[in-house]
Amino acid sequence: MTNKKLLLIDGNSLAFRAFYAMYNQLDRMISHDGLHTNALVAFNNFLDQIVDPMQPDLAVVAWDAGSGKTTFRGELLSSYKDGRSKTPSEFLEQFPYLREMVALHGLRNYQQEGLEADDIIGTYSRLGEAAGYSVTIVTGDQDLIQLATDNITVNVTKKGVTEIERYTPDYILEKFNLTPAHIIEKKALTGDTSDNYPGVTKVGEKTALKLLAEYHDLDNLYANIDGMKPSKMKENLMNDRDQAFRARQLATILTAADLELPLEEIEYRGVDYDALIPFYEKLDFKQQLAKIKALKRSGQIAGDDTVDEKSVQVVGLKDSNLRALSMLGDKVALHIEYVSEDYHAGEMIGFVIGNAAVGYYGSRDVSLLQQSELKTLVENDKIQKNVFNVKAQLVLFKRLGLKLTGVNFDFLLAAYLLDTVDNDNVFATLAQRFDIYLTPDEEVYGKGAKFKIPSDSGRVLMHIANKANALMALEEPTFSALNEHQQTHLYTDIELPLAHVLANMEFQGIKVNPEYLQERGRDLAQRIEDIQSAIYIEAGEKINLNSPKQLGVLLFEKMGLPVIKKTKTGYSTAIDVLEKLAPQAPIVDHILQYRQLAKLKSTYIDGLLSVIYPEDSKIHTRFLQTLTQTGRLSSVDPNLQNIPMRSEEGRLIRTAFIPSEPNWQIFGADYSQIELRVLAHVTGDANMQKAFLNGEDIHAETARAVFGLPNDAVVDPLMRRTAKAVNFGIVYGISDFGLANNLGISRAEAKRFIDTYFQEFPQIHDWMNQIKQFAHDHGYVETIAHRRRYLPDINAKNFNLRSFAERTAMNSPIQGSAADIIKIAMIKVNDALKAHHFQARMLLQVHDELIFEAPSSEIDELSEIITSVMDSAVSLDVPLKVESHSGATWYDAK
DNA sequence: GTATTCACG
DNA sequence: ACGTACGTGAATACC
Repeated sequence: MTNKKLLLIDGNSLAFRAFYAMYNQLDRMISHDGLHTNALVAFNNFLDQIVDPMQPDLAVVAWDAGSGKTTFRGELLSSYKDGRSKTPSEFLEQFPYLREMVALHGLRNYQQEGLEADDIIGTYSRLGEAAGYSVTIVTGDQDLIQLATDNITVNVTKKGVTEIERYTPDYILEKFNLTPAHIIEKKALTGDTSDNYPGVTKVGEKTALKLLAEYHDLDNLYANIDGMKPSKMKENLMNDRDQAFRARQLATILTAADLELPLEEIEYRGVDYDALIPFYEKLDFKQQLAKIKALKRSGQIAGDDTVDEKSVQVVGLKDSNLRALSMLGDKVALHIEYVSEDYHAGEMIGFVIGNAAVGYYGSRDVSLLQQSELKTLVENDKIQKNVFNVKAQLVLFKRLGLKLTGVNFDFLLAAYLLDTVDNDNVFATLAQRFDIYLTPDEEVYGKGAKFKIPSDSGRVLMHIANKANALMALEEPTFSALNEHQQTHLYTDIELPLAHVLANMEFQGIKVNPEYLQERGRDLAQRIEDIQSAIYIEAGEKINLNSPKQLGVLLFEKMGLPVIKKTKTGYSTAIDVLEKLAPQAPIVDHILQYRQLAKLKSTYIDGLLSVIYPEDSKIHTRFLQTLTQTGRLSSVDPNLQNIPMRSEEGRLIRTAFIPSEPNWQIFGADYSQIELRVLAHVTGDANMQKAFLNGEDIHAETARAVFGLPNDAVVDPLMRRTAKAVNFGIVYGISDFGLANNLGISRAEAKRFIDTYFQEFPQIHDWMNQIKQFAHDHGYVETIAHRRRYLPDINAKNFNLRSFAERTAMNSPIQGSAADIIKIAMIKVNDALKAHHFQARMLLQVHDELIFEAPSSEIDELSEIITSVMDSAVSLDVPLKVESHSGATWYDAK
């Protein structure tokens, strides 16, 4: 039998935690009435995630009455809680709404003159325990753990308000070696700085625990103090005796206060969703509103007419009724539903086509799409299609042997361009931006182990039809938002055509030689084993070499090597640390070798082998077009944008990537220093532009500038290397700290480099300041193609968050404009390949380079055309330079 | 699920 | 007083 549950919440301390947990969002979270809502948002999350699911029988949120001065503690000590900084007004203004929120979630608010929230909780907890309840306390204040018993658990927030540490008597014993009651004794000795009362001078946590281990409690300690051997501490204890006993009184939470409201009247009433709607509307809690609507729609809570959407009708398609589709007209929404993220291989479970005016038609059987009525519709570019994720749909149709054309509106692509920040690539969440609420896929299919396609086909089709219906409704507001952002060109002429190019590249795939990988894998396995044995001998024990934790113990504890860098959880064993330690112990170098080989084997040999399609020996990556914050692509399953290159050992992996036809070659073309050229262009810096216009070695030229060398001076390699690092730093949004770290020089030296750099390239300096100012004023920055990146933290009060946003403001236009350029180039290259009737195929993009396969006979002409298309893709104030290479494998195309 | 490490531009 | 270079993805360990 389970006990009845009593939930006691420390309102003040949790609200306080909530406010500071989202403090950096303070300026972002303001309702249309000008009310700050950060604490409200966090507190609501707490109620949602912790309280609502718990369904207690009784529940109360206790609040402090006044400042604490009117309590017995204020009487005991007039300076009680003095010295606390004034509560910010942005916090105070949220209090009334916090109480309202609590009430609407079905909990009692309770406060009482003369009592603090602690005392209310303390008293109810004992009343509840006596009445047989299982009691749960939630607070942000560790002092409350003194209340823990076998029937009373105290949950203290750890980070934010939804991460919690559970204190039971057992846990307290384990953690502090104290019983709950002794928490008070400890406090008596240490005092409490935040409540502004002293304990015993010079006694802190450690000393207090030691004293309690010996003397058990305060009474016993003072009873036996004469026997204590003389020390400064003994003196302090004697002098501060009264203070200690007063501190114990102050620290003791009342458990028998006279409460006006009897226990049985704090009944939990459950969440009042209907009343929460206007409340959330007032606070602009869009996510919460969407959630309620979704709950109502799915019948999990009672619905009413104001939120029920008109259900979409779907006509089930069969061979016999396909002719009805001719009624649809020239604009439809179209969606093939697929369930694995990997649309190259996963199952297609149905499709819907239609529009709001005529209706929606669908089937679970996607092979119907190959019937002539549907095929002509799909392949007719005069019939405009609205879709979600055109690249995925293009590939799915290709798998069915169909060529999807006429796509004009891709909601995913547009939503990504409008705002990259809150983009999870999920239709239901993105539609919410436009106040359209769809049932999330997860709700229909479940997720993880619970994933299941519903047996009710009608339900599946309805779900797809709702998406189609949303695609019709979203088109107009989405296009108008793109227009407002001046992003129509970016959408229509860059991203949408690029999606088609990428779909072809992915579908085409790149051929891999599995035997080569297997052979290298065997070689690596042997060498890894040898190094591992050598390391075990040197270490004198066997550990898991892949565990940074075990490695840390070995190197820094057993071997006593100096700790150079720490991580959040322990010692860092990262490569730069190990390189510094290598001269001190031969084992370190062996570990570095082990790491390199293990990485190659697991990620690149085994990893690539596992994603080769056996039927054609090809790898089909997916380029994510709507993920990065800057506009770059990324590549997954597998990532073909990080195949090793820098070490020869790793670079050999590229030998496995081969042409898919006999007598073909791999051909690569890359932009040289595209980001620095973009920098020279956008900043308009005359000196840097001149260097590029004159075809100079830019890093050498930078070295001459920052080291004050004459124009024709020879630059030694170290100077060039330093200048190169400075150039990188500039592109990343430089800081002296970062540069110093990278170059292993002092911060002051790094600062001198940066200062000189900015003197030599003054317009770069000006631009850095302007772009930061622009970001502060507008909350976003832009690329040359009006790609936008919002920077929510640009006005944050937190220095780190703000600094990060400022560096991002400087870097994103550079990295993003370079991404714009290569995207434009890809479209033009694709067109050029067609126009010249090349057999050559574009296969991969790696940020500043394009990889192709082509007949050997085409290479010379291809090289000429592709480099010229790429270097003229856009017209900047500096030239773009493209280099190209070809060879029998990707490795040889260097 | 989070943290660490390391591969790329 | 704070404490960082920009953008990614995959493998592994560990809770």
